[in-house]
Amino acid sequence: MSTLDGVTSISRTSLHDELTDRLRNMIVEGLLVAGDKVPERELCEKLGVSRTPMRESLKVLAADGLLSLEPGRGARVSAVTLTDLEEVFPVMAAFEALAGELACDRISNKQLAALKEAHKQMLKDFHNQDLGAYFKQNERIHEIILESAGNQTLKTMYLSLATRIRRARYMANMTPARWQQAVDEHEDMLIALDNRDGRALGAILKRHLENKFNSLRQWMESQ
Amino acid sequence: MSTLDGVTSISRTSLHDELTDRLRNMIVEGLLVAGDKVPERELCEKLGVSRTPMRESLKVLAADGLLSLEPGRGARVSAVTLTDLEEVFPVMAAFEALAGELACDRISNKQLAALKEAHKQMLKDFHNQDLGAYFKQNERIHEIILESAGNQTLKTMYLSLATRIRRARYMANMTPARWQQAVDEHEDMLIALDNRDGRALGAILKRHLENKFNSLRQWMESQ
DNA sequence: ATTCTTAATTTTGAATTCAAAATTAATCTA
DNA sequence: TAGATTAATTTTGAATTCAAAATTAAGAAT
Repeated sequence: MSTLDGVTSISRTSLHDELTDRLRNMIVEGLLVAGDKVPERELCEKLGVSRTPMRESLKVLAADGLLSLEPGRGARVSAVTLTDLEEVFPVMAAFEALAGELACDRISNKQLAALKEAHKQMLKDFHNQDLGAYFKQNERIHEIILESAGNQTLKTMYLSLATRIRRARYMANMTPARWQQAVDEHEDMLIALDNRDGRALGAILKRHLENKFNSLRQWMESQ
Repeated sequence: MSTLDGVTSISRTSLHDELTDRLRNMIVEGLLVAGDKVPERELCEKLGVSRTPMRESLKVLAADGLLSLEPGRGARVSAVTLTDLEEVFPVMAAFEALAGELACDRISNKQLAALKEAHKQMLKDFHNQDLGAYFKQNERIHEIILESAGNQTLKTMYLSLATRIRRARYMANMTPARWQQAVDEHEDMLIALDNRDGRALGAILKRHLENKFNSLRQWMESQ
């Protein structure tokens, strides 16, 4: 291994990237409310930038599906409808399945250890019925799997979709039964990973997401 | 059915969208060469727009992976490397598989008829050894399947990836053996569709793409 | 002649400006 | 006073402008 391995290029800040990230977060966190018009001038003032970079960012976020541009009348925060979720979840499930298959081939010992650690912690959070902490570990687990798949394209596209529906994903309260089921599914994941059974892991992840979606759908329809 | 069905909203032109499409086409068609810097000022003059909308488009295309932005030194057309293909193809294959599964559930008689027609035409092109015409029908078939899946999210993401690798996809000459194999695979697709066997169609489409990639990889490595 | 330094030029990123379109407010009419 | 009409204001889309950074060209030194 060369002594220069791990030397990454000097990261140059780019106002536009920074701005796009900030706006994306504002949408995900609900600071910009779905359905509302984007208050362009106000945002510019608040964030201390001019309209030029702001509008560049808006165009990018619109291409990503987070905003919709209405010619002549600005940008609007996309609402996440049940129909959207019905579209997005099958694609997410396909991503998860692929990530699982690839991860089984490629996961490093270090990554597997981290996964088991996160899993253990998640079980603890479950037993304490600490939903917030549980969610955090849960996200971490899926993140490690995605990372272990070692496919940047997959990762980017997955995260783009995940961002789009994140607002809805954590809206719903889980029923105790669903929560137990989710934990069981996570147990199965670890077994499949230990066996390096990509097919099985892919299937479990796909089913896991389908179940999550059904629980979410029930909740949304009851609203 | 209401008499107003099929009335689509008045499409308002947006310079930015039009421009983004134009640039995307220029990249796909090779008018903007991979690895080259994007001649911003020159493009503005040629296309008769100012730098503001041009730069908005460049940001969008960069977010889409067609360009890379180098802070302080403009945009560069992304090159399609073998490594890129190795990343992109598994994701494409997952998309194809999903499209196949969904299409089996949802394809309309009209769409199935169009598919069979395109298939028939493609066989004719194969027997005439007309590669150009064959490619066209081939693309049309995959387009119909994607459309029949009835999932806009899937369609958008698939097309985005397809665009990114299109430049490479049609670079390689097919061997006669590979061509015959591809035609056989297409026969299997139609059978699976007729049986409405989504699982089978998904698997065939996935394998189809994997084979295509292997043939492409061989060709690229020989260059 | 090749490399280093410095100056001129070009390109880039981002603010500002400007005209057109959309929205809101004000006025008028029935 | 409700609704239509017009005027004022704001917002939008896009060109222009401007300062900073990067590139190129020119000149000096070894």
